[in-house]
Amino acid sequence: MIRIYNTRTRTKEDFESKELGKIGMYVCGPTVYNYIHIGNARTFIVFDVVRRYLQWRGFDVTFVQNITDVDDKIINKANEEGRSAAEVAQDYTAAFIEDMHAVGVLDPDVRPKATEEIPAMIELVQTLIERGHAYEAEGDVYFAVRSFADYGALSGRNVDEMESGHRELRAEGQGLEDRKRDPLDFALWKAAKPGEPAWDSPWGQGRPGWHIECSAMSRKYLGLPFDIHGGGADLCFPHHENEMAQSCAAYEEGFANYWMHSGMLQIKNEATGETEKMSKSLGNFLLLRDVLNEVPASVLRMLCVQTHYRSPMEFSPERLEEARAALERIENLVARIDWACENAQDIPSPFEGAAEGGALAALVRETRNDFVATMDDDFNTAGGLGVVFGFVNQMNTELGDKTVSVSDVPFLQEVRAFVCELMQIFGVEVGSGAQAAVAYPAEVVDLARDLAGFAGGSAEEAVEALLAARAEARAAKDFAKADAVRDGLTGLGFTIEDTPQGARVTFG
RNA sequence: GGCGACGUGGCCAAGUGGUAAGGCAGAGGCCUGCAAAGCCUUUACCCCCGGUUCGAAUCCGGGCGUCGCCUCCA
Repeated sequence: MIRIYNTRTRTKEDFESKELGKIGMYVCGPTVYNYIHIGNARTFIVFDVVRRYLQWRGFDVTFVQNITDVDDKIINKANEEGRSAAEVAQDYTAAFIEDMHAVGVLDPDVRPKATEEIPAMIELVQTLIERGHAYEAEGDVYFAVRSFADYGALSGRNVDEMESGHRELRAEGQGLEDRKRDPLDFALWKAAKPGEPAWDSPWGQGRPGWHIECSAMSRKYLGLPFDIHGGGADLCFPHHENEMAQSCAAYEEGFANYWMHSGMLQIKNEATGETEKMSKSLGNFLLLRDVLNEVPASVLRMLCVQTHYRSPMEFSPERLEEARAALERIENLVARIDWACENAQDIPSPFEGAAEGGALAALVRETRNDFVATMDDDFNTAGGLGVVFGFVNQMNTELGDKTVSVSDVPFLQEVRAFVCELMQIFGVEVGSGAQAAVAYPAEVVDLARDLAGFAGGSAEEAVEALLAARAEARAAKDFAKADAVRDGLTGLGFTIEDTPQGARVTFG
């Protein structure tokens, strides 16, 4: 049984999908006025993992994520850059999709754009007006917050307390909206100013408000109610509260059954030395694409998965280094298995039958069960990773410096696939074999000529020759020469490890 | 000011009633010509003070601290 912490009830609940075996999931996408930062990326990675896990558990998941491609911020950006809002939105939409691919986030099943879903939004606004939950004012349409009794249920606040908060804002001269009947009311539809993107509507030319988009698109593509609605914790209020109010006020079916919110990413403020939320408005953000220039996607994902999704997560070079080192440990096991299989001998199995349906096979089974039990508990990725590490340790111990039998190879391949399978749920690619495709640098041929009397040939042959020369030198206790070969190879980007079965060289 | 969350070893981080997973870093050891990888050993008064309980990191109250939301924000 999967359990999910539901923001609406503030408890972990047993998860039951509306339709057996199927899950409808909606995660708020970006407003495309800039490249996304790593805080955005964390949220998208978190929900990517949720989705992958649910799929792995056998659910047929329909994943919908919108693109908000009409908004004040886009219009402002367009004015700054002296081009049209549509162009700005288009460019950053493409960049967003590029970034998502770069960090290994699976494409949603549907990626609706706000500007292409205007009719559904107009229909929803009209329904709200008809039902007395919204009103028009000079071309704007507002949602009447006090007409909806449950307003505040999601984010846990009540309208009267909020009203007093607004009074303070009003005293500061902020947030004043003359056309609103109540300061808490929010825009469903905004009358267009000259030069702004606009669509025809019963209330004249205008554009949709932010919140209405998600209400309209989620209903259109998932139906009501749907199972899971996700987003960053900072969207809980007002965005998600407003979505819920709109959809529940307009339709009887209800909205999202489970609300999930991911924790904010923290970053250290260099000036004050304190950690604070990273956000576009604070101007302390790091662009995902810049970070990805320095750090592999798998490391960034590893970092995300090491922290529970609801907790704040500190982002720093130290954290990244830890994630890198931890990932390396897993990769080393996979590489070690590959090496052991390649060098398998026609000998009796050193595992004494433990592999075939025995102790080792049981270990795999237990690990799988533990992993599922841990992850089922509100997507406890950090705990799940702990289970994986436990397995890695035991396999390392089992492997020891044994030479494996050819009869063990099928089982070891299974183990390898198992580790990759679990890491794949985190979206972390392990043992992809990509290094085999990497071209060796041509300099290695020169090196082989100098140190191994290599007559010429391919880079691969040069490496072979160097390893042979090194083995020979070591046998003759000519360690100076052996070290020269190793240092030469290391200098070119190779890594050499000596194993009981011989030297293993990797590159890149 | 209002609402909410969190506070676990040097760092990070699981764990919601039965005496503390795991990762990183450190120390010692094994292995190794050296190194790498791996293995073993090793560091916790679970923020403080009370309370409930046979028993609490886990529940309740108070305090201190950190963070988030209340305004665009993933």
